[in-house]
Amino acid sequence: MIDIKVIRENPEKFKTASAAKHFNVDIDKLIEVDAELKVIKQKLQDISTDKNRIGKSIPKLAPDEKQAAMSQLAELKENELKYNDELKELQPQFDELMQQVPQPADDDVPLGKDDTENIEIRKEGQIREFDFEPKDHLQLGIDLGIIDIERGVKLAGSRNYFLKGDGALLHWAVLRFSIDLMVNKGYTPMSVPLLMKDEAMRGTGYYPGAEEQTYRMEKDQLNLVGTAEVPLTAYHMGEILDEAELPIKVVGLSSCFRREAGAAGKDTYGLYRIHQFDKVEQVVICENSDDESLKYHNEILANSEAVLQGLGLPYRVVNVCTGDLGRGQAKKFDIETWMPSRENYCETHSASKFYEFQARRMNLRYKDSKTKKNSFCHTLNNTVIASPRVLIPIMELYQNADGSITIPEVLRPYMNNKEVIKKQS
RNA sequence: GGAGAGGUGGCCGAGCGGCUUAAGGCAACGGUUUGCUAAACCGUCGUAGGGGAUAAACCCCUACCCCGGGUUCGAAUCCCGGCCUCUCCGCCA
Repeated sequence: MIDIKVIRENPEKFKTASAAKHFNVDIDKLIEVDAELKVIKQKLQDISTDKNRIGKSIPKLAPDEKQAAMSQLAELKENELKYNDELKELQPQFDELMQQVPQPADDDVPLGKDDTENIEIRKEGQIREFDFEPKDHLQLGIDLGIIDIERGVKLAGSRNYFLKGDGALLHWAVLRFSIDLMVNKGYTPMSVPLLMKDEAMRGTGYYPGAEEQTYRMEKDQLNLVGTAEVPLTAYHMGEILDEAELPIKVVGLSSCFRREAGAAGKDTYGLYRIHQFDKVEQVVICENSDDESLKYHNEILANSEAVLQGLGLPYRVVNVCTGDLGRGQAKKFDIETWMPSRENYCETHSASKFYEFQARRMNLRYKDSKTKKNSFCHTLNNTVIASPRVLIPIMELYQNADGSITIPEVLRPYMNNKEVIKKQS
């Protein structure tokens, strides 16, 4: 959410910013409603002042004076009722419009309409040349008996899967390796709840907007998370933190659930786009400073690169363009990892910077020692690893001519020091 | 799931229709005293919105005693609904 005062000062900025991000918000209407609301609230406040004054004097009044006071009060109440009705109509309008106003993108974010116009910043690692006909991850997985999509679909519907034997172990190894790496960098590991209240969904900016992408437990009014970003970022929702606690750096592992509504027929092959996966996520909550945000944005990007470098995977970093940014994101780096079967770099990580957008929505503040005031925190997050999507490049790039897969060295300690995944007898 | 108790400021805790501008204590901060520390004493000590003054400090108004409704001239206090916590019992990975 954006500070209404900032919008009042420069509505034009928010019009162009919204247009650039392809969010359709009626800023003019917002300004108009805001102005009306301000008048109504002022009137209501004046009425309260009068009511309080008269109410307090009543016990001290003579009976005849009391009569006059009462009739005066009745009149005030009538007015109050009228303005209250107007307030009840306008306030929800205002709230809804405010929820919609996007965070303007940073100046160094490229203008663009969608992910095709993201700008590559740099490439890292060598793309492997095969001297044999490589298999794709699914073929490898089926032949090795470590991926079973058929039965996943049989039991859970499309975009579901089982990982078996070394496939399951590889999946967990990747997650554990990533967690350990982050813990070594000083991030606090967190195990998190996966069912979130609407409040947390709104606070992180997923609602309104992502309802269609979310599995919902209607009976309990809870939502299955699509990412641990929600519980990790909203952890201190509504709190006032000590400045000394900042920055808060956490890493959490969660299963992630996504309906993938509107993606019918897209990426249906293999383990790329699935309804349920596991992800290690990093979140930073820091003080209200653009410099700090910038610093940690770079830090969380570097953390994820360290994971990919540890795994020996080639990737590139992309500056996500305005049209592909989420509502709350001021800037976003995607990391795309090379996937041989897709003959392309494909998104595996997403590092987002929000400034105070999320913190304002969830009322997450800290006591600022300089201003002595409560300030909204800044929040950032990035994928550390998402599996099984990352198993695609791992399996495909580490495959051998005989159909076996060499296990990346850093994962071996998590797999009983096994070096190669061979067909299981 | 059944029965009961309760949610008050950073924390503890009183208040149970107007004397509350939420007592008192603890913690914190500033000061006085002091060889240092400690103690004592004095003062400050919530959040948000609006208005005023200003270089700043500040002043005035409104709302907030878990949340939302209601009763009343007037609600922390009474009534209804919700959420949460605790205790006991039952069940259970």
